[in-house]
Amino acid sequence: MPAPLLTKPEILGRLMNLFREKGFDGASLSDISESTGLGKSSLYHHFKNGKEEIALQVLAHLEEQLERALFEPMRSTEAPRKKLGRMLDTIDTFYEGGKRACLLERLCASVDSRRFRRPLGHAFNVWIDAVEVLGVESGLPRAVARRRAEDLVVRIEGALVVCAGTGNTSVFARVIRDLRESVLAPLPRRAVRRPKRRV
Amino acid sequence: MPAPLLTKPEILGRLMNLFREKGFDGASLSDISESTGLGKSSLYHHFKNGKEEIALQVLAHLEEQLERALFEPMRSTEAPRKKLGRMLDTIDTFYEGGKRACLLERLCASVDSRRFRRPLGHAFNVWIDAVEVLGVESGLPRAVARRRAEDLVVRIEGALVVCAGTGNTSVFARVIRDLRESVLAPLPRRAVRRPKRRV
DNA sequence: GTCTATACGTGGATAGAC
DNA sequence: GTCTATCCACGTATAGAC
Repeated sequence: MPAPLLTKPEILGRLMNLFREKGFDGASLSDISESTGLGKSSLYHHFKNGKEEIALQVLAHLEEQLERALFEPMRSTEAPRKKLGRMLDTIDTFYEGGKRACLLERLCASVDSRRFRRPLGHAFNVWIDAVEVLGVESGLPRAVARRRAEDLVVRIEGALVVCAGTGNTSVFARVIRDLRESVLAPLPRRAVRRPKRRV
Repeated sequence: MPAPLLTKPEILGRLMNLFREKGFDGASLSDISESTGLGKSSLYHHFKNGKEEIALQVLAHLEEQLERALFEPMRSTEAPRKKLGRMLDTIDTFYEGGKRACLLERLCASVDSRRFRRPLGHAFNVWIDAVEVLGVESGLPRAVARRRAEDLVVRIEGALVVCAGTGNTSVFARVIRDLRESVLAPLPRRAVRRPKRRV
């Protein structure tokens, strides 16, 4: 029983929740119709290219949300560690402590994720970039900051998968906790890594 | 054009590849029929409960494979670090350097993953357990070994997601490389961690 | 812009012959 | 045990009235 009239952002917000819950393949047009209160034909009025365009717009909507809620606060003048903590809080809330899925991951797992590869890649990269900036701000070499930023995203996505698979959200909680320390930790004293020979 | 007669393990192997590629929802009975060379009716002869039972048997098949290829070698008398390296080599090969997906993750992402939660949770846990044992063998406190074992699985799953999303497999390669060092690294000198107060 | 009605394919699953 | 033929529900998408 959806509200009679929803704004575009409201519609996209509901659809994001739907896709996070059911995935792209799992969310049928009937589901989409129900969760937005729009008839199927109306959907094709708003999204001329059907389901694929819906997903693309939801993805764009997510990026806007991320920009406002996650990245923009990172450009304040606060201490990097403080900003990292804020980001992790937001992430923890967004995923409800590991109970809810990631839209990006759900789209990656859709039947032909290649259709979404470009926007998906972009979304992952802006996220990684934002964390990398924090690392550089706090004095880490760019390469190290990059590595750790990738690691943050990798660990969060991985924790969500493991939590979904085991039903045990404590893994997610611990990952979030660890990241607060590890992402911006200063380099150990004499840890000038010798580059390993490749095989 | 599949071979005329396949053994059960061969069938399950092909189906595992299929599910890894297309996911549970994305693999139709027609796909399943084609990749095994069995007509739909024959499938129901082998798997009386249909698609769901197929997935369950494929999962069981995976666990057998893991036992032989991954866990059993861990029970040798070699040095733990050597065994860890062997496990990571096997994993790297299994995922083809990040290019191929994880069956567990694909099933987690299926429409109602709850049907598979029990076997999925089991599969994740036996994997984590095996790594934990290595940690304990190499002298780590059990809690630390457990944490790091979870971390290994989390990072691998996360790296696969990020690689699938970005198309950049270097993240997977780096994660594997890091894990060789980090999982069994000795605890730092005076790093007797004070337990953090919970909020 | 929204609806009702419908088209058309394909999904999973079965019947029953061989 | 495998096949051909078929069932029905539901998938996405469209037509056309209002």
